[in-house]
Amino acid sequence: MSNKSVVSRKEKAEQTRQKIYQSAEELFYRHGFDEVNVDNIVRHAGVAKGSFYVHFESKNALIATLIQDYVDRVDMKYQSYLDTFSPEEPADKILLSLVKKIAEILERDIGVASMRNLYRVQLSGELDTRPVKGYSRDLYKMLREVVDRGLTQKIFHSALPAEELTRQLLMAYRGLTYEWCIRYPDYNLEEEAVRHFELLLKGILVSDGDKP
Amino acid sequence: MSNKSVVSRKEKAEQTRQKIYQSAEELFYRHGFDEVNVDNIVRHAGVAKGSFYVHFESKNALIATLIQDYVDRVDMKYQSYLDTFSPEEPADKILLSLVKKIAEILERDIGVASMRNLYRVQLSGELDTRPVKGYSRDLYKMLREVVDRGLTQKIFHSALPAEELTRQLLMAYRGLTYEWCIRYPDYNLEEEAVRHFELLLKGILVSDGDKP
DNA sequence: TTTATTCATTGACCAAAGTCACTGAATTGC
DNA sequence: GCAATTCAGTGACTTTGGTCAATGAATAAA
Repeated sequence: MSNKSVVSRKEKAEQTRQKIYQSAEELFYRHGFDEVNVDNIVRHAGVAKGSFYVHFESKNALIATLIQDYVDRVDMKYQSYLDTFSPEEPADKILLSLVKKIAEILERDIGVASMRNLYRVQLSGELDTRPVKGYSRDLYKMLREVVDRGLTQKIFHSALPAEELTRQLLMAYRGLTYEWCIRYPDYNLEEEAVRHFELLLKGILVSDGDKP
Repeated sequence: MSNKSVVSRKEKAEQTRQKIYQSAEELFYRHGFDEVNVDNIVRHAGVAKGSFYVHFESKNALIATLIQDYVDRVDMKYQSYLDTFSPEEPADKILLSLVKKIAEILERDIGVASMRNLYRVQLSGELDTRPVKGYSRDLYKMLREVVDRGLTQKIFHSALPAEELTRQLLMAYRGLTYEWCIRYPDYNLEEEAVRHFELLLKGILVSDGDKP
């Protein structure tokens, strides 16, 4: 049977998870990822250390979850940004604007420290959920829409299917972001990203007339 | 004064460093990075744990040094590879061959595990030396030569200076390698790298006649 | 209702990275 | 040649991420 007591066992467990999650969020925010250890978190949450590992695979996994959640929340903003462009706007212009916008958000709202951690954890392969996609589904969708517009407008050519092309762009962006992470103070993400995407748009080869 | 004894203090220190380095190399090779701990290494080297930290910043720093040294040694091979092409060979062809060759070396000789570790350490910023360059100077030189050939042959266009263009290519490759690291079994580096560079060569925009 | 089972919770415990005050031999200054 | 100083080397100790057998309350089975 269920509901003998006011809160079921599952609900109680979820509450515990939340306590840990929120304690971690607060402590990390106040003191940084490296300055806060698991003992600090569980003490603040008022639970035993073992409980931490019931709900999270590891400290790094929790950090990654925290950042990923934040990134996802931030991603929401992209959509509304894209909506500000009319469908007639040339897709290459939109793409560059979007690239710039993403760089802004990464630099201002998310920060290198977080991205570094996220990438570090991704590399150590500790994530259980969506370790594969990186960034987020939303960003993919957004880029995909721009690609589709470009193909419709016939200003992008499609040696590759739209889906594949989008993947390549996303990957290029991840590469840029990685570069930013490891070179940080000497690397202006916004500038580099725009420059790289301009290159990607134009290509390197002298075109020998693939005009219709 | 110097040379009172047969070996100076500095030489002795270097010998200790080497003992640790080589012990680590051997143990890591036999059992893998995760299975070998610092105590194993110092015991095998016949020195105290403290000595380890006199010569290396951390276990991860040692691992990164080890891998980086290996990568540098492997890089040597690139040059001879490039020398097999005649100067008349179109640079785009050479570039794609090189891209393929690098992927082969990364997949076969170096391996994901090593690259993952290298990138992880780069992200944590523990390296003291050449943390910035990534890959190696040699690879840069190689790509630069191909770029120069392409510009001389007038089949690459130069919205960017050669140096900058080379940097962009190197960065793109690092991005691809990172992607390979995090997606590993589901990602064929060679195939993806070639495809991405083809895209980079041709560009995405429909060209509207930038022929002379 | 009674019994069996599941499962979140606990905290002592473990493993392994990293620290540091101390030692003594090599080097430098006199 | 002798004292002062530097510095590689030491290993006990600390920190911290992570484990696991035991507990007991909620849930399911009887």
